Amino acid sequence: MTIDIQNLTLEDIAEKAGVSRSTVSRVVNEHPNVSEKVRTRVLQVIAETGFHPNAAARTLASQRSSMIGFILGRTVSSFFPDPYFPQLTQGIAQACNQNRYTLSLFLVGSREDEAMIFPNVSRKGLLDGVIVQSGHDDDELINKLITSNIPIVVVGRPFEVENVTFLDVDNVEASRQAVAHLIGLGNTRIATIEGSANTTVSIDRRRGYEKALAEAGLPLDEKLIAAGDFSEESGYRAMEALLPHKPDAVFAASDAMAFGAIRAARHAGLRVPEDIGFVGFDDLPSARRFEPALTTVRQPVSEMGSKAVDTLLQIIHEGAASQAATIVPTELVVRNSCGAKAKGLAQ
Amino acid sequence: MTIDIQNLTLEDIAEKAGVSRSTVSRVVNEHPNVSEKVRTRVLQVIAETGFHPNAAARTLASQRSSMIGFILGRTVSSFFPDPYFPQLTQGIAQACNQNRYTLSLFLVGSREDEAMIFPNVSRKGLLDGVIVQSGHDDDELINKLITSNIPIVVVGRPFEVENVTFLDVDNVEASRQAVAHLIGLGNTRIATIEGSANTTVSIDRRRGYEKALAEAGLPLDEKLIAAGDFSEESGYRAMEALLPHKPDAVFAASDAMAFGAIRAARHAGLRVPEDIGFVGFDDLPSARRFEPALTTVRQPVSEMGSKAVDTLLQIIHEGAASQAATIVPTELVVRNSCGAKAKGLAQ
DNA sequence: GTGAAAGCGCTAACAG
DNA sequence: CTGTTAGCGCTTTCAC
Repeated sequence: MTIDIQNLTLEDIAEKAGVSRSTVSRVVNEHPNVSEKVRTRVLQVIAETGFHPNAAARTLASQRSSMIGFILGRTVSSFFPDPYFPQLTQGIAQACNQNRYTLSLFLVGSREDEAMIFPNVSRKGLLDGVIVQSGHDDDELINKLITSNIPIVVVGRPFEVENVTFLDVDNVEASRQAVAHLIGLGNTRIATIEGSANTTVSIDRRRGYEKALAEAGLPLDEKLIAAGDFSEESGYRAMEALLPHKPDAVFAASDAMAFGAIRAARHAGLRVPEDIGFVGFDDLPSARRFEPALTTVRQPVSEMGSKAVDTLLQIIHEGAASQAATIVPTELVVRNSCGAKAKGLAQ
Repeated sequence: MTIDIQNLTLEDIAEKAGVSRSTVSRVVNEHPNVSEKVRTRVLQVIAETGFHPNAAARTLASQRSSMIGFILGRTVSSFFPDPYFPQLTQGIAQACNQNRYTLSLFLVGSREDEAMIFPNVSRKGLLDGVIVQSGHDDDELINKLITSNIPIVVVGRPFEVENVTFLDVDNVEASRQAVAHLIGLGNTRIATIEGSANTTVSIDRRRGYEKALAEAGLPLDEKLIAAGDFSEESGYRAMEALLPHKPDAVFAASDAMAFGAIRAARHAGLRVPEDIGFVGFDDLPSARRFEPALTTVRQPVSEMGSKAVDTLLQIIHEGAASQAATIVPTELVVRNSCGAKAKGLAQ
């Protein structure tokens, strides 16, 4: 007897179990109003037949799909080699598994992609909600999504914070702490290499830098601030610009830029960390392996992902999140590049 | 006049355009049998109203969803820091965008995850097909999926090749080439560090190693073959085991293992590449930055992803792929760690 | 070329 | 606690 597993419907199960379709539906959806006797009988038939309800029909009738989307916007250039996005994705995926939600991934490459994808990620698609990674000025997409009325959570602080639930790491405090560490090591001419302009990430990290200097009573010298774009190359060039002003330490807004900057410092004949100390941001896998091992800021990326899912589900189920903004703390990982170990000052 | 964009249906559009629901459906689905006059009128109404058909209803009625799944199996440990998976995912996502398909991502963490997810990725879910990254012995999942009758493409050669359409890089040829390069540099005692046992990847890379030795008439010495698991740590330990046998070059089946092995060689007082040369596999972002820059094998990962999608769509639309197996070539990237540059033999 | 009508498989009032 | 009855919004024969 070959059962055609494909085409079993609620009705078939109902017949086999001698009950109505509604009852089977109730059992499947764990409604309370089913007698224990009937429930077990139905569950047995379901187990025997390997029945599983048709997702499309369920979605159509109930207006919810148990699917959420994760959108990496147009301005989020690359899904790699920076492991930030993979890690975030993994956190989101795991949380989806735990909550029995399915994850759809949208990597928006161009403006055309964005337009094409929009119907699928707005209220018309079959998603119950979306998580959006905020890039530079993706606020346009975010606003359109909000207008479409779909539950949404933004990862990374967007420029416009009105009516948006978002999560972000505490970039200001993370940077303040990193620079304070450099100050604690006795440095007084601390430079910084900034990330891409027009990103809230860069703005916040710059603010943390300024805050640390102010707290220590150190002057803010514009000559010690160089522009970058998070990339290794930009770190190298920024360092070249910084060198004439003789910084004794550098806080780079990304590990990649720190790598580039260290390369430039060495080309100029400086020893790291003896002559000049460095702190990065991200804790890339290679930061540990780098010579000297890079002191950097670690972000709880995977946790951010799962928190984003929890927050989104809260919005989906309860209409709103318990808090509009969630700011998660970071961790300064002290290694060798800052000079702490060399000076016997490691934590 | 505020139009409630949410609840527009085919019927509404039909009414506004003065035609029947079927006609609107035909227009939306680009059926040929619609007069030009009617078509433009309907399209105009659609544009004015911002209508977009409900995905669930469409899926239910037509039995296809324009969604495919990408499954990273239980034995595929981590989605990062190895950029292989992110890159593959990106390739798949881009191809999905191009073909107007939506991508669902399944990161299977445990056996429970696998069981839970199964209904969603088998014929019962709303996916039109799935791409599965083959891990060690995920063949169980793959076989279950095949039995469920859903179109499937496997990335990475599975152990059981019967009835499976798969894509893989040419691991044998890639390794053969890498080792042949080392031989060409004058080395005669070439060791290899293998990846995780019970993976077709490891088996194939080992075969390439043996093939290169055989072609050069070099003996196969079991003492020059060490076990690893692709990780940096395992590379370090494998190298320690290899050192007493005095290899003059090492082919590691992953860049991470090459990094570990080089670290071990240096701890033993050897200079790289002067005393001993290394070739890795993967071309991690840090391979270029490593000191010495790592000679390694680059795989067209992103292309694999898009090819996987093309192949899957072929199966979905035509019932079968034009070829059961697609093997894509790799590229040997010669840098400094192999000693080619030092010996003035760079390509 | 167009419309009418019958579902796709399920959920969710509403009775009872 | 259980069954009956409408739909959910779309596709797709089948007539005309």
